[in-house]
Amino acid sequence: MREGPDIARIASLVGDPARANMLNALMGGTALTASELALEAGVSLPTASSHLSKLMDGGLLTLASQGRHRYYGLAGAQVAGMIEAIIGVAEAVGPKRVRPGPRDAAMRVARVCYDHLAGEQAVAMLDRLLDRKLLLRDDNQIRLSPSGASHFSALGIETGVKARRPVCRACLDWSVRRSHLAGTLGAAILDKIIAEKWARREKDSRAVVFSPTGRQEFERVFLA
Amino acid sequence: MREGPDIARIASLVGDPARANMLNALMGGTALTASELALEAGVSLPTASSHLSKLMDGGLLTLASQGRHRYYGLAGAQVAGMIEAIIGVAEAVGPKRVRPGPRDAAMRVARVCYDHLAGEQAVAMLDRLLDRKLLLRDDNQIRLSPSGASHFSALGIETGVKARRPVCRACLDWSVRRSHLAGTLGAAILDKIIAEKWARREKDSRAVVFSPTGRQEFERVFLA
DNA sequence: CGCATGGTTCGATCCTCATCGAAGCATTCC
DNA sequence: GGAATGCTTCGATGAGGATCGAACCATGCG
Repeated sequence: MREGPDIARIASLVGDPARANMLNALMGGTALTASELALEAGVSLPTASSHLSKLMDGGLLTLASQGRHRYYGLAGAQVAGMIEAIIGVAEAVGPKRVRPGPRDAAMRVARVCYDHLAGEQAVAMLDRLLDRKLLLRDDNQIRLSPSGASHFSALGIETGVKARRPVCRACLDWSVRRSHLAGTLGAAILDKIIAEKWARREKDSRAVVFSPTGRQEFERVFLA
Repeated sequence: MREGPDIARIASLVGDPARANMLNALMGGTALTASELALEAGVSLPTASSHLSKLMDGGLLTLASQGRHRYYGLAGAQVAGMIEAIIGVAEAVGPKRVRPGPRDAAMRVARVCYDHLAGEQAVAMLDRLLDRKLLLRDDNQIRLSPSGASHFSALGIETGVKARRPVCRACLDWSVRRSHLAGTLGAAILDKIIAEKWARREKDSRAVVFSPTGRQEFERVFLA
């Protein structure tokens, strides 16, 4: 009846519970093998394989073959953003639990969004970085200021533009409803947080839990 | 396996072609009757009715009964945002047409997004309003400045806060990938554009086409 | 009241697609 | 080479759900 982009095709890919679980798992940012995703989705390996090839055909996933392992990952930040948007609606219209569970609370504070940090911590961080003029915002375009470049460089975070992917990008946070920092810089900061052991990834969840001292360090460096 | 928000449920609602067409039609912002939506989706009335009740159950639509007419509309800006996000991915991964058709071009320039203007024109307008300090941006929060309040009031646009809905909001544009203005002010501006006959809605499309003089007027008032 | 219009509910049909077991490829390790 | 691991393809089964015609409510008009 009307042509245009085939939104039903994309949405129906996400609309199957098994595939939705897989995508949800991949929102953690790390690429996973078919067997891990099968486990995650609670289906057999053949079933998972079939789903994965559909998601590949649909352009939602990328595949990296390494020897006999095949790692599936989200196709990009745009796909991740779409899934966040769907999660946001599902949260809003879903049966509102009288009281959010503990894991939910942890997720709100800090979680992984594809490859960078999201949640209250991340939103506060971006605010602070903008305040300190280490980053400059111009709408959704976020640029690194000269002082910011040297600042991050001093922290051991390289910000040279190598890839086509932007260094900084704003990403809308579904729990806070404000932006946090994505892009290669956002990814590098998350890497540092994990590498410094300021926080650890919660097993089988997107939640990121800071240790008491780790939180202090994080606040000292990024929220000062 | 994992609980959390039921994203598959929401996505599968959008994942049916008939329902996707209906939602797409409702992205125009005007509420439509069941028969109009049936026509739009290319299905019979009973089928459409069944789809509509599913969308209602899913919380994606609102219903306003007026006499024997029942008007269905999108449940809110968050739902509209999700659909825009899905459209964005579908555009990106979809079969890239060698050359975007004329309607596509018009859509990129100016279109309706739920109840406000989107597209290049809208993005340019927000930029300009921020430059002129009529609006103040603080992340996705956009506020009306005192000078902005009087400015819009002089244009006959009331900006008093009546509803719970925010006056200003940033809305991400899928074609330009930058923000444009949503909220009651965004809606009021679109209303003015139509009321002043600066532009007309393209029939059966979200495209908004400016007349030569209308464009001049629009640019004089909002892009000066 | 009776008719027309707009809409929903019911029932039956049909088809897509998710699922899994078994078999088949590919890669690596011994 | 042979065995083991990781994954995909094939084939058969089954269930959910999209679809429409017909019948059924509700509202408005004369």
